[in-house]
Amino acid sequence: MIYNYTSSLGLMAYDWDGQSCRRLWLDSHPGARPSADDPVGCWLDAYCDGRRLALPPLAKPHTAFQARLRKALLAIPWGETCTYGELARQLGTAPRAFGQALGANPLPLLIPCHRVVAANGIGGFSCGIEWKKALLEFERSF
DNA sequence: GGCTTCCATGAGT
DNA sequence: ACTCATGGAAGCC
Repeated sequence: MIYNYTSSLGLMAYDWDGQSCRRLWLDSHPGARPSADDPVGCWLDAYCDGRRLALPPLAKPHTAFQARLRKALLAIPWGETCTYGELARQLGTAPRAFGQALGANPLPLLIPCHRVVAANGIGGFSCGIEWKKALLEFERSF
């Protein structure tokens, strides 16, 4: 089931099936129902408050690589950033492949793909570069 | 030094 | 087969 979530940071939507969060979008989802009192909504409440809360259950990654990718991203602390190259080396992969895998992340924000920047510059963001800038600035303000 | 190609590289589609 | 949310090196002012 897909829910819309309105936050101080902007409109979001997520797919919560009652067991785990399968996807999260950084924009509103047409026709979705308003956010319920589920673990994802609670986590988003906390995040927008600057509070770190344990993650809600997330859908399993499809591949082993995505599992390692997720683990590496979750290791980046609030407000900190890493570069594509650093993490790619850490996972034994190529920077470009790493970047593309990030773009395919179905759970932005929950899995903090916005904390990865290019060696020179900010890099890209599939949900819109404005989101990435806003999120980084938001996290740094705490 | 700063700017512009150029290409190795690997995961996803 | 082709597409990338890169990085680093090489060439040129």
